[in-house]
Amino acid sequence: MQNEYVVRRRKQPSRREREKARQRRGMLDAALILFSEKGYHNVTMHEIASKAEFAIGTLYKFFKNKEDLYKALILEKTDAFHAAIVGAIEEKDDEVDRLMNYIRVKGEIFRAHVPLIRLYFSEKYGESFDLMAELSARIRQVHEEALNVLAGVFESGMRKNRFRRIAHPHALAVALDGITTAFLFRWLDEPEDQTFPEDPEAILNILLKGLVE
Amino acid sequence: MQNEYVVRRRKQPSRREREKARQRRGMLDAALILFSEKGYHNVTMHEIASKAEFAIGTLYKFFKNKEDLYKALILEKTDAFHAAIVGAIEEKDDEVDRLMNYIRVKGEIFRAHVPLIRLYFSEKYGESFDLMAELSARIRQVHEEALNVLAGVFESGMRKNRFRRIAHPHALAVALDGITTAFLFRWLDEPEDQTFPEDPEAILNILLKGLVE
Amino acid sequence: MQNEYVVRRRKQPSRREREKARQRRGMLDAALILFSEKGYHNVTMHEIASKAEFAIGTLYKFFKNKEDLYKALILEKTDAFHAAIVGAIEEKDDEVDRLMNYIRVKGEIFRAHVPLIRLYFSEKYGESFDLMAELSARIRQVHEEALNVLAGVFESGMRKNRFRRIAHPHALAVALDGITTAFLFRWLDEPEDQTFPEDPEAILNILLKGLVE
Amino acid sequence: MQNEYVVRRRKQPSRREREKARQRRGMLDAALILFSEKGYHNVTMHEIASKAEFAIGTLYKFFKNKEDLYKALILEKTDAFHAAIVGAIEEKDDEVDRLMNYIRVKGEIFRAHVPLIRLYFSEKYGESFDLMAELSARIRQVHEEALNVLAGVFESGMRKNRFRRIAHPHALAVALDGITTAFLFRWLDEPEDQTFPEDPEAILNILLKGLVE
DNA sequence: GATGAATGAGTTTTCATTCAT
DNA sequence: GATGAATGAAAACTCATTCAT
Repeated sequence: MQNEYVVRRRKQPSRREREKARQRRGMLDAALILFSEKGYHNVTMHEIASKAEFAIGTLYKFFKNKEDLYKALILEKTDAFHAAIVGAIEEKDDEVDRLMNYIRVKGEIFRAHVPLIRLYFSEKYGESFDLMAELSARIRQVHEEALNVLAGVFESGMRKNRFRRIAHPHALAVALDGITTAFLFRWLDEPEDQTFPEDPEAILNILLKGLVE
Repeated sequence: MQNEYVVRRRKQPSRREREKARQRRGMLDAALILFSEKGYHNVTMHEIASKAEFAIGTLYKFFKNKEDLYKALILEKTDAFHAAIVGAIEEKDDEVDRLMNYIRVKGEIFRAHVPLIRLYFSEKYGESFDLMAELSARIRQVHEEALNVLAGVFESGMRKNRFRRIAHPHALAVALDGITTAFLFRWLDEPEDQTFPEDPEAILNILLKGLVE
Repeated sequence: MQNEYVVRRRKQPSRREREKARQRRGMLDAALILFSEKGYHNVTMHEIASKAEFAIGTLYKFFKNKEDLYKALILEKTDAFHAAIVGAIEEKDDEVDRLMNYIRVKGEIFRAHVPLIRLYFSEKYGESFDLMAELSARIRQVHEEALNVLAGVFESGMRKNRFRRIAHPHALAVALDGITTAFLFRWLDEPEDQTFPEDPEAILNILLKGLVE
Repeated sequence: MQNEYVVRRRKQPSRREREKARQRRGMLDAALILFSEKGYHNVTMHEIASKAEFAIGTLYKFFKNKEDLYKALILEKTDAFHAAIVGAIEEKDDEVDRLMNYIRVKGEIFRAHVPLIRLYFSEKYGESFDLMAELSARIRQVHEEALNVLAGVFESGMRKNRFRRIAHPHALAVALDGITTAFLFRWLDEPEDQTFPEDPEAILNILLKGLVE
């Protein structure tokens, strides 16, 4: 019963509900643009309401306060990105293809969402003040999950003796994550830098082929 | 004569000067603790003054405004860390030793200055609104310099045929930087995690020995 | 149609608008009392808000800052007084009646608005730092216009040979302005002084009848 | 005894005293320049001390606070101007000469001390807040004395039947004061205006010759 | 006696949030 | 249910004044 209800809701949200969702979207979109342009503390709730073309009171009907709005914004994207990345890995069968797909999709997301990525990382590494603790925790958790999936790829490769056991699979996941993030931030700072290897294979090779003769 | 005097002054700053420096230190230390606990925008100048046990007016004698204080805090350490890391690399002769020393010292700095590191990274990745543009620029510049020194090590190793030319030296520098940073943040989040290889050799090996059989 | 509508709006501002105007009035009135009691720099925005029985934020909704409030206060009255004085002159036909009406109305305004008059003159003569430059300019301009109208009366009297050409009409306007202002300030300092001629005729006579036998 | 002592002090102030007086002069001069450039409230005690090349503490040795310094500045000049004006009147014997000399000297003072004059008038007409009450009182008193001296001239002229008794002598004094002040402020606003009668005779004539045929 | 470092009360202004219409 | 006027707590910063050296 309960189940059926839920299913029906999924399939056919009432017009009221669709309208609500559309409004919420508009507010989050406005907020994202403003936050990423000016930073959380330099955006006022009035600005967001105004950009989204709603009254301030309406904004507060949807989000109980500024922090709540911010959290909703970050979490929504965090989850979407996580799903995309995990999806990218699982899409392929071959371990090397999986890693390459991970690198490729991570890069795409990065380039397509620069402002949000900045927000995300300043949150991830940055100020862990109480207010946002919950947010940081969720971000870490999602990140951890992605690392686990990645570690699974390395482990599977090792089991099949495709990869040498030069380190714990999880450590390798951390390493690959670090390498790709470093390259992507590098690109973010200097998009035209020629030494930056844009193709996934080149990046992956750094990890796959050892340096020492 | 004049010269001698100046030199002596360098060596032995007057008591007034030493006292001033001590006070400044106290203010910066108080600010660092508060900023890293609560984030730049959630700390008031009154709090800082109060924690440093000075009157608010005295704080403003030393730093012309909040931003100025923040910049002083970050830049001072940025430069010190940079010097330490470059020094660590140049201390050794052998290329592998140089890389290992880099990892080791970077780790030491990281662990010894956790609050500042958080602040540093939230600045590096975070909101780049105008106010902090100058600061971000300096941070990027110093980081770039460190990468160049690191790239030099890879290049020298390649010239001597100790390292294979699997990637551009600068790309390798970015990769090593990314790997170490990833491991260090990992440790920062979960200091007790056993899968994290704490010793420089283990980390370096990930880069040196290729994975694929 | 459109036109009619606009006209009707002029005549009948909406209740919202009337309420707004009433509030603004209350704030300006409170500010006037405080400014003239204690001087611009010795009144805080909190005091004004409090006296007007509004929250400080509401005060800032109406005036973007303290200076803006002050300017609004002075300019509003400056224009009203100017209109009243010019009107008083033009109300009569006979030149002597015009001058007498000028003196009479100027006196009435003065006595009815003592606090504002103090404020006005301290602005007119007082510190002309940049902030208030715009304000002073407008005050001078309005004053100049009134003098020109007054000069016109003298000129017309001269053309009809009612007045002797003992001085340039504009100089006479300045003189009459100076005499009335002097008498009014005198009255302002010592309202009960018997030697001060309160009636316009007596004042005007000083100018009209030469002293020397 | 007491008297002798005072006389001796007058004639031969000790070197210490002369030095003190010189210092005080320097402080008042610096303050005058700053106050008249920027207005009382826009000048800090540090600025004054700095311009006068003394330490802030030394400034406070001479004037117990900012207000005290301001008062000393205004009063000193007020008294000097008053003495000059009364002297100018009494210098001559003939009544008309006396009035003309009054106008001439008042004009000279005005033109030579424009910044201070602005300060003086904003004080005279302006904000009568408690702080400066004492100052305003003294200014009024001195002004009143000057008016009395002027009234004396008119009275004496009337007694000799040189002047017609068209108004109370004191009222005439107020009128002449008002006329000259009006002309001088006019000159202050527009120094090059041609209609402004700069010579004392022209101004006095306005009062002496009646307008009406 | 001179100095100027230290003080902290006091000011303007902003902006998240509420709630009557 | 939407609106946006009203609120007032809180923050950065200034500057007159003091007092230990």
